[in-house]
Amino acid sequence: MSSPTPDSAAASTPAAPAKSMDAIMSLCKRRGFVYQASEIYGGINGFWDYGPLGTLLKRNLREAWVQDVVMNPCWGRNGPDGQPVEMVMVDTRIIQHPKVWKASGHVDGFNDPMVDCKLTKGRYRYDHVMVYVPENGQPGDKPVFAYVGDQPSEAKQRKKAEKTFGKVISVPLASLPQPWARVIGPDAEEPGSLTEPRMFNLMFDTVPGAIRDEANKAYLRPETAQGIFVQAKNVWDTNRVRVPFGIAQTGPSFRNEVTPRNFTFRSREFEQMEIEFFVVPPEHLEGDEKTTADPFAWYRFWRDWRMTWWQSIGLKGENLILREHDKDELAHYSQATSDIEYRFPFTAPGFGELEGIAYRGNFDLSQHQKHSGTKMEYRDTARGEILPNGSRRGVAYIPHVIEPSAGLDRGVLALLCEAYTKDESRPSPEFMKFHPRMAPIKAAVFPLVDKDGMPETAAKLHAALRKRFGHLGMIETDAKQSIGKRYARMDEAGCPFCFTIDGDTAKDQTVTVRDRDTGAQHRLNIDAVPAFLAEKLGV
RNA sequence: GCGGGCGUAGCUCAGUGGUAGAGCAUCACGUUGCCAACGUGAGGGUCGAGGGUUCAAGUCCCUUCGCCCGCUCCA
Repeated sequence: MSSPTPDSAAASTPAAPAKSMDAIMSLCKRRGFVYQASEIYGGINGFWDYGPLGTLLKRNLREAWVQDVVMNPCWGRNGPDGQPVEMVMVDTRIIQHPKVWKASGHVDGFNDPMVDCKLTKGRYRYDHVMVYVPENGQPGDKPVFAYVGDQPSEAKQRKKAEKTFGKVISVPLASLPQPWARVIGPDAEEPGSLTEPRMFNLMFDTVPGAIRDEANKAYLRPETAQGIFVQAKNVWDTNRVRVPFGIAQTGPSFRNEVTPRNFTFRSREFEQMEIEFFVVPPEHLEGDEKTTADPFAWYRFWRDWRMTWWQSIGLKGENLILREHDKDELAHYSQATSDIEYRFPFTAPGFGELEGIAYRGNFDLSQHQKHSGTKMEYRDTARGEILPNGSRRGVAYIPHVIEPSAGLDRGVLALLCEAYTKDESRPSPEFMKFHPRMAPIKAAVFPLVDKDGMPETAAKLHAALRKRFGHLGMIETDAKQSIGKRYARMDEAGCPFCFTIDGDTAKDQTVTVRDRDTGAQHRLNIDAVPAFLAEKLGV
């Protein structure tokens, strides 16, 4: 739940040649990666659909995450405690009991009333606006001066107020009767420019049940994490999992962003891939664990492995950074947070958040325990007093949690931006350099020309590759038009390998393999194609 | 929500009040011998939407929707 911070982060590394977001968006539509939602009706702000290739790209990213996080956690690496990482998965609902969001803090956080200044176009959180009034609280018919603490307006307005009234005190704007005709906005010169406080509904609401009744109001989840927390007790009560272990989940979330922006980067409906990894609270650690397996050791483990993971699927190089939050950037309940950020064309030279890794203590589970009245304690039978029969008495605690929370759609966008390559020296200047594991189309099989038995041989190889690799992605074939055009089309779709049947195939059973990134070709026995592809795809 | 820019074919764009256009892409047929080849032909547009001015609106005016940029917001 760390806050996205586009445009943040040090731009210490030199900027790579800027890619044009317009060109990327244009290719995304042309090749069926991303379409505007409801486009034929004029579109709907903040929502995007995936076309055939985009859907597969997103699926490949999600599947890679599930595979590497849940099925074979952290590629089999041991955690800081020297044990294999344990992970299970859940699938919780978009709509939860409304109290879930009260407990999580989202109802209050999502419903900040704001006041706008009609003169300066400034917008301020209602509860942050203070007003300087005379010591006796009686300004008479003189104007009073509003400000927001820690902003330039504070000193400026105080000076003006003291000039008008002498000694002043500050009171909340909320304590003054509306309309605020005599209030000068924090950055305004004239009084009366502040609007009444208005609610910004940052959570979508809905009403379950056939009869619309405000009392039944529920919310579309703004994050998948709370579904995990709410079911955490059920998971450890009914599965043989032991702390430390994690619960993972992917799925859509909804935020009523004020300004959807930057293609799919800030959408109102988006998909997350979240882990809540439960660890032993520091006070229950024993012996060596205090140094090897404390929550911070797990935090660093996840932070570093998540960074490595993003690199492994193609986000290499200086466009990907790991940024540790400064102390003053941390939420009050978090003791350490870092972001994995990507330099998107629209954030450059800054970065936009892909994933946040936060050590959240026991804040969330404690909140749910408090609001639900259900004990969210885990009984750790590997700790506590050693009993005469050799077993442990066990201790009960609310586990601490490390939360690696990634944006799936943001990941897809980063893959698209990273893959997009322009090289005017190539016959196909625009191409998508996807990592083979992410590529929606894994391979294509072409007859060099549409005759002399080549199409038949191509069809056979195509069918064989589909049977073996079709579960990973598309295997294409195409006999129309010139070979160059077919290669170029595959380049734009990001297909890493093309196998071409030519005149020699019938004689010596070889085909050519063309590499997308270099255009280089070499010959390969037709029977060796599946093994070649398997090796390249890492399967 | 505010300010600025933009919206014409799948894509990129031309069209300053008078018959809706180009290149690329797509499809068909022919040709084909490794990098967006060539020939012939075809399909594809309520000019974002709605309203107004005018004999006549892609073009001028108003409203609205969407996208881009800058603010604002991003728990």
